[in-house]
Amino acid sequence: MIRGARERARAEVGAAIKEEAGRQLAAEGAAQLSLRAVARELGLAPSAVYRYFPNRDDLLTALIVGAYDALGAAAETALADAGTADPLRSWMAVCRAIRGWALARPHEYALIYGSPVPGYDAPPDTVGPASRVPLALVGVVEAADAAGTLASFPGSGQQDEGVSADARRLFQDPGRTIPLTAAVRLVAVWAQLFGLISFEVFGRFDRIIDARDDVFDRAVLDLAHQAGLRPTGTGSAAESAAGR
Amino acid sequence: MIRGARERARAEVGAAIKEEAGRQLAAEGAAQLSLRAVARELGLAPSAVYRYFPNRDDLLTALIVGAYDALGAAAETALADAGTADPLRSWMAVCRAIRGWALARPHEYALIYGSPVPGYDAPPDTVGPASRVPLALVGVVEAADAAGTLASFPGSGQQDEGVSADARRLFQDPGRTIPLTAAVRLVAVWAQLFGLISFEVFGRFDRIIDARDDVFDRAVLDLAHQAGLRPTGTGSAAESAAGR
DNA sequence: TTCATATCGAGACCAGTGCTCTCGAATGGG
DNA sequence: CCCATTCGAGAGCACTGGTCTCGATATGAA
Repeated sequence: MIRGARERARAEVGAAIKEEAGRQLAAEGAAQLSLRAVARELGLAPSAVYRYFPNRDDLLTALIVGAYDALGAAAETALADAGTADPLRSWMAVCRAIRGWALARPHEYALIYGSPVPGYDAPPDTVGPASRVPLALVGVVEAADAAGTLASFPGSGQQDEGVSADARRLFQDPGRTIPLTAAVRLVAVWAQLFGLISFEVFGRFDRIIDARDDVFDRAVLDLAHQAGLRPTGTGSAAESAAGR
Repeated sequence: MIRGARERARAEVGAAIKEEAGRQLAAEGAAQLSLRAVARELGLAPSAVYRYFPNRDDLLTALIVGAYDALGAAAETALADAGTADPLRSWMAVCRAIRGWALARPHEYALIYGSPVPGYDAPPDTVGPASRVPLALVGVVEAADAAGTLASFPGSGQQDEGVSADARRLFQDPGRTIPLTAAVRLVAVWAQLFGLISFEVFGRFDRIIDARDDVFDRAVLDLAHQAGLRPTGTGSAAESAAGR
């Protein structure tokens, strides 16, 4: 794979640029990310950076992909660690992992789940990494379905008509077992979950809610129900069963 | 009020600047909003704008306040139009009005509900206008409470401990009748509602969900339940009763 | 080993930004 | 009517993203 010293050097410098840009992103936010500042910090001429990233947006895209991957990895390891025995427990674990990652890296979170920069539509390279989180959630629902504990949604079959052809292909992919109806529900739940997290990360709960862990857990439990995950055990035992 | 021709002229130019800035915001987004471009469009020297807004952030704040007020007004008129007879109907009306406003003005929505610009924390003038939407939601819950149809939340009284002192003061204000427990629930519901809207406005449902109206209504109905609003009539009649 | 070629970084440069300062002119109140 | 206040213009500063050219350097082939 390694062709020669030149390619190695090139890869190293490219990585250093991305790394330094990541540092600045974490410290100051995406708006303050400046190619020139990155170059300055690395002892490079500003123009030299353009040998590695054709423009600022491309550098930003690299960071976006990195953030999606990091968040996706956090969700996936939480899912793996929780096992498949108790879907509700897995659900809580994944949601908490996502929230924890977001609170620890607010700027990276804002980069991927904040307002999209105008005129910027996600390049194809981002859709894979971006789907890792929703697919982790799908995994939980499929585990519940496999265990036969997934709730059915009577009378909402007609809603499946509203799913786009692309999504239908995605959800009815070989390997996927999630019922289409549950998938539609899950899309809405996914959005609501990130509403909770965004409000907290962006400071909308400041001076309003102190016990954010509790409020989050409570809401996420409701979301689990909305997604078709039934409480384990009886009634109020759900919360403790979910691993508090 | 009008002191003289000079003040009138000053107010007019100030309004023109804000208006032109609003145009540019709607067209291009907040990131592209340039003091110089505004000045250019108005035939002013760039420096002249600084007589009216000390810096770019202040101009942006004026736009933020305007957006909060416009969205708040939309929510309030929806609430007023729906009347207080049927809380669930009011709930749907308010949520739909918010969503409609957001979809029609994506850039203004992003300005107030997207990622906060780094190092910018909301000036005090924004908190009033910003509370209009949540207070409209509170109004719906209070109407349900007054009608005696608000669900109780058994066993979640301890969560009230997590409410900050500020919020407690706010919610237990004279004139407010919402039970503290319901208020806590509503805060989470509020966040989830804006998660739904943000995902749609920011294009996260593109190529996934086609029938967004239906998915939104379905989720908002679940949120109503989560907020303690009980379905009117029996079971599946709720949707039609909610005014589809 | 020698040499042509491809790659690299530096530096000058451009257009644009937010913002400050100064200066002349208009204006309106006493 | 006159003088102080207000206004807009314009120059200028420090910064940004991005382009271009030009030497230096390393690489692969002869």
